[in-house]
Amino acid sequence: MTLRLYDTRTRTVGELQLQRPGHVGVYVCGPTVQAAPHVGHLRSAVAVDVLHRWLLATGHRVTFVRNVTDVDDKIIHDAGHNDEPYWALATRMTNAFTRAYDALHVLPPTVEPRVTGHLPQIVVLIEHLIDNGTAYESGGDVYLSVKAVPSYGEISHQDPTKLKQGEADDSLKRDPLDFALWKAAKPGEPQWASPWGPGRPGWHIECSAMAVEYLGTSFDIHAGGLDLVFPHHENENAQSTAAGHGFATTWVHHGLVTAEGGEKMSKSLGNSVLVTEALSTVPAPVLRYALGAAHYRSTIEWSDQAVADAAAAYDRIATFVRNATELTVGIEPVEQPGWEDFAAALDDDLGVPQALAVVHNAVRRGNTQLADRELPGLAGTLALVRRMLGVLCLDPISDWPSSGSSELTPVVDALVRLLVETRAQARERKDWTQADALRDRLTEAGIVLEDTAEGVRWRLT
RNA sequence: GGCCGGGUGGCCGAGUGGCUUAGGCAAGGGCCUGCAAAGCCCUGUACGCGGGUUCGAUUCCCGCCCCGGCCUCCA
Repeated sequence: MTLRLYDTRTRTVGELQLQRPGHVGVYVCGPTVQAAPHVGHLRSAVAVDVLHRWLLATGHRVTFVRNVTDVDDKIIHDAGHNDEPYWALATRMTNAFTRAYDALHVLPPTVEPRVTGHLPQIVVLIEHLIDNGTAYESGGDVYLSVKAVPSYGEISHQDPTKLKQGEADDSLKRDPLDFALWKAAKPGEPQWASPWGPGRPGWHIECSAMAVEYLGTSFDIHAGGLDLVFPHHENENAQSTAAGHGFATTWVHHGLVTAEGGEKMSKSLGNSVLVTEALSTVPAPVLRYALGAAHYRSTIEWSDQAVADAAAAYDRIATFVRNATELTVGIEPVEQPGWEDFAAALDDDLGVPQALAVVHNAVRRGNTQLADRELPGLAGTLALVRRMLGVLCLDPISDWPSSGSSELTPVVDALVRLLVETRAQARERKDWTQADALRDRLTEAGIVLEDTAEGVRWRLT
């Protein structure tokens, strides 16, 4: 079984075709580092992280490129507003994004190229496009001639003749559809030398240049948000095609996060939930679950209810893993079925919802084995569940080891144990009033007790 | 105006021309428990509306309504 993915260009799910067997080149459009990341940005990161991890889990070597757009109109504008150099704002926000990715344990990319570090590659690509007649210089700007690219529209399925011509009529363009590869410098703005005079790159050209730099002229997967399909990816594809590059074989786009009410979350709409805000109330693994449990192409509506649902589901899994781990130390596991179903679900266009259904079914089986003290089978189920969770980065032990009681200091642990022992003595003499009073006090303090055949287990709520 | 996605049981969320109509949460019943907690079992008979195709449609086709995305920066 091999991975099948939905390709935006063909609008079909098909087997992933690789340039080099066993090796996958992935380019993901990363953020424009203009403002602090919101949960929509993290959804993007989590969606492609699952792709990344599944490719690794199925034995591929992955070159994973996620760029940072660190110079553009908005960054320049906002930085100017704060009387701050654009590169200072870009660096601050790049760091904020990195912290957000790290908080959810998103695997780092193989390389994280920045626009400002790739001006030579960008200039060379533009020169090539001018030389072959598909781009032209005009008043210090350089534009791609969209008419020179017959396949224009193949990614977004837009008919160029029917596009609204939104951008203000730019007399420097030969055709309203043409878009800038290079923008002539304006006073006070960052600028780099070029054959066409000082200026800076247009938005789309950076990705074409950097993808080719690290992945070659033809590579396997180009990913990004649904909102990038047009014009960004259409234009990227057009430039690269014009340059004679094969560029991406498969175009993968993930869905967006909306605010409550269904409207897309974005900075410009002012309805963003920042990652730092979310993490102040939501445990990181729960956030990861909330953003990763839906299919990557579906819309996620962000709400307290969505978070609560994710917390309940994750806690159910985490509780099982914790309980099963306690009982199976040193037990030789008997392998349990389920991995094939899980793998089949992920191979089918990263069907995480179905994969999670397999996980939950395994958890239910494991809970039965746990109740029956069928320990070798339980150990096998635990191993299976943790293996599956590992792919999704949701294993409470190896991915999120700090959650649970282990983070408590030994002092607190000892105090709780003392109370638990006192209660146990009360229970032995059947002093239920005393025993329940102690349990109630602990519950009030945020500690839940569970009486099991093996003794008392406690955890934080 | 053009292109696209979606409307599934109380909520979230998969999926499918009939077959066993995922999974989670919530609800009701049962089991376990001194009582709880955790857990297990059972129950609910859903697919926006109107047509059509079909032996049979939630699933295919047509029309309509509603929600959302893109067409301008955006993950």
